Amino acid sequence: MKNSCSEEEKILFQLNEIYKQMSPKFERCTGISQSRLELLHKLFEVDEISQTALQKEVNIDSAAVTRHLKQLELKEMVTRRKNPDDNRFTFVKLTDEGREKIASFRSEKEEFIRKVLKDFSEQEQTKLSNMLHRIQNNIEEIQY
Amino acid sequence: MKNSCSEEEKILFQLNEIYKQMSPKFERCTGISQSRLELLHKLFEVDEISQTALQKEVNIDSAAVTRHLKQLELKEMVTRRKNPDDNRFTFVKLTDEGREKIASFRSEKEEFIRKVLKDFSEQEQTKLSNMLHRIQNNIEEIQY
DNA sequence: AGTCAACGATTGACCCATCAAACAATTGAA
DNA sequence: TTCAATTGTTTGATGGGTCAATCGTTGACT
Repeated sequence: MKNSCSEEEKILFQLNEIYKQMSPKFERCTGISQSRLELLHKLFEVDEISQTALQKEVNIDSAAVTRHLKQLELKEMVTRRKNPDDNRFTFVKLTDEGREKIASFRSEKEEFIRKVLKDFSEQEQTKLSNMLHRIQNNIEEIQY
Repeated sequence: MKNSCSEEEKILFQLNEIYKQMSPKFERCTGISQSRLELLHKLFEVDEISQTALQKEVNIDSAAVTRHLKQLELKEMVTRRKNPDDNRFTFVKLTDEGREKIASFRSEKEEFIRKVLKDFSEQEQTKLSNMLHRIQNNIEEIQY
């Protein structure tokens, strides 16, 4: 075993810090929260989709999805309607204005991403991505 | 410019997912939240410390620090007293029971960390840590 | 001495996430 | 057919975080 895992500990700490520092800056730079933008991105790709399908894509709690969508509906970014074939489902769809607004969020986001990964070569990015992927797999294997 | 930054985007996405997946598992495995354990760790190292000093170490909002410490005080993990030389400051200190409990949290945490970084050689860990550090620096430079 | 600015801590309002419970609609089996 | 289980959505309670406003204390300046 290694020396009481100080290097390992540091990495976990860093991952945490990165999230904590990046997340609020992302919101300030792009003008929208990450979760909400993810929701909109999915909607952008698919025309119309049911809430649960959306929830599975974005991987946040269905209660949270409901609340986000209600707010987005108020802002007229999104419309919702029941599936006429099965009234349990509700379909969600971007409005035209919503679709337009996303484009601007998108460019803000891309600029933000570029800043975060400044000075990373493509090779480095691939290496990093692979390592992160391995970490994700390790986490999945952990039994709670 | 790269191809609409899909690889870069993926990395940001991964960092996010890792946090979202790791954080709740950490809590379930160790029995305590990351922030709270960080607070306790600092207290473990320093005997007695003022709240603002603690807040700066842990890098969460002072309002959150106050609320955590109040709860930890209720659970008798921690004691608080005013600095007699300057009543604005409050000093925080682990109780003896608190100190004991942390030991067990610690070993749970170390086991968790080991699982997350399973199959990472020391060399890989160093590489990863360096890259994460560069990302942190990049984030710091971003103007909100 | 009196006043004002600065500072640490606290509180309230808000956002976002979770879980668990409730609800409505559908399905399927006795 | 009826009733129980399942499914998608919603709501309420709770926990964690932020910011802004407030309070009490201190220190410095006149």
